[in-house]
Amino acid sequence: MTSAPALPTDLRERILRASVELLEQEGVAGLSLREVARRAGVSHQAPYHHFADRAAILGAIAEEGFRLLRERFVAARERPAKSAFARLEHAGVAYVEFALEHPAHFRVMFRPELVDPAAVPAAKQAGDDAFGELKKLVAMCVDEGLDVGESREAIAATAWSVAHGLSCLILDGPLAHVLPEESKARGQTVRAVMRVFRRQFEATSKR
Amino acid sequence: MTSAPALPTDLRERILRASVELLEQEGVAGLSLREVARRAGVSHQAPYHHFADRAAILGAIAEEGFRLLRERFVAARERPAKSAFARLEHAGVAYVEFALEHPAHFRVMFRPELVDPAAVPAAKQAGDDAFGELKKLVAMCVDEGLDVGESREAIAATAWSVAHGLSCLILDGPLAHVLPEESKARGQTVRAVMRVFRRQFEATSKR
DNA sequence: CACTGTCACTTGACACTGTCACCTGACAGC
DNA sequence: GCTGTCAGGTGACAGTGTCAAGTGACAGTG
Repeated sequence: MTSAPALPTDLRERILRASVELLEQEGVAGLSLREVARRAGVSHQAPYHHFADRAAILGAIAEEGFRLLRERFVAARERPAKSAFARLEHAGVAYVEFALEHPAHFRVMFRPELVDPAAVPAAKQAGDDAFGELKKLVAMCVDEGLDVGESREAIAATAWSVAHGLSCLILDGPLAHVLPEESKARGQTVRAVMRVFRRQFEATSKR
Repeated sequence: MTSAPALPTDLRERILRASVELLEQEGVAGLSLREVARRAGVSHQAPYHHFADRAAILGAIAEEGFRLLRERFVAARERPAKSAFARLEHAGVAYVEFALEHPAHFRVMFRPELVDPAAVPAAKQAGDDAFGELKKLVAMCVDEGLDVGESREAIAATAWSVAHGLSCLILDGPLAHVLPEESKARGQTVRAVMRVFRRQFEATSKR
């Protein structure tokens, strides 16, 4: 049900891996199907026998990304923690870490000009599943007394916004220069922001 | 000092406007310099007499965007409000509204593959100026007693993350489908998220 | 006046891209 | 032996960003 056949053709997988590799090395602008085919050692047209077009390849990468992200959310939910707030904090850190460890996936996941979610239902479904995990974590916080007088959807949107915004700002935004890739400051900032967020949540809960 | 000459060549301005228009209509993928030139009624090479290359055009758009964003921050800071927290809340709403009203500018501002900030110092400077305004607003909150045991930088990063993340999620992310362009729900969600955020800040302040 | 730069812009070419239509060869079923 | 299917290849097409060279208007200077 995950859309890929049980034994994916070798070439299909090789194309996907080459695409991710190229994406990480050259960025979205440098991703060319012909270069991908070259790296996979096949003709420029071979990928079209496994993917309808360029968007389909990127869609498959996005879907893979959403699945990986969901796994991290599940791990954060199942990991022993003192409170639901701590779990949500872990999930936030996991979200940003995912973005920083898989920048190619992450960028493709949120670029509608590359992946139109309506045209790649598998990617949309995987994204909804991931968002569903986040909502479960928020629900646990509400059950533990979180109350800011807004709907669960608004709270979930806030939580997702913090994690997503921080990921974007570090990956592609102004924080990229302040926090270089190999610096300890990067991880420290991520954890600090998520601590800020957890403490705010705790402060607004009835406990 | 804003980098543009006092009387910009007419064509330069026309190219910029045509680029923004095309960007809004077709998205980043549909932006071609040749189409821009066509819309401006000039040859495909004419834009190169006003901009070094494609990146320079996008850089100019990004710079313009950061200036517009900064103006909104300034307006939020100068607007009468009950507290610094309310001001920060207004700034957050203004940030998201800017993103939704100027999607072309916003997308270009945070796409390093389109605009390399290092290569377009004017854009980087404009971005730093805008971030500076945000930091002033956060400083006002700290002066009013906000204390979550983290640095001002971490607090500012959190605030920016919420606004930036929400903008991205509505513009290009999963919230785009939940909150269509012409729906009241969109504005309501933006305000709700920012209220959540303000209340959290107030709850963690000594007052 | 003629000469010389300079400036805004055009023309033409180049390599590269995604995609289309068609070809090749291997293999399965009958 | 024949046919259909399917992975993959070849070649062509229009569209792209960019380089190099050309054109014409205009200002300055002799």
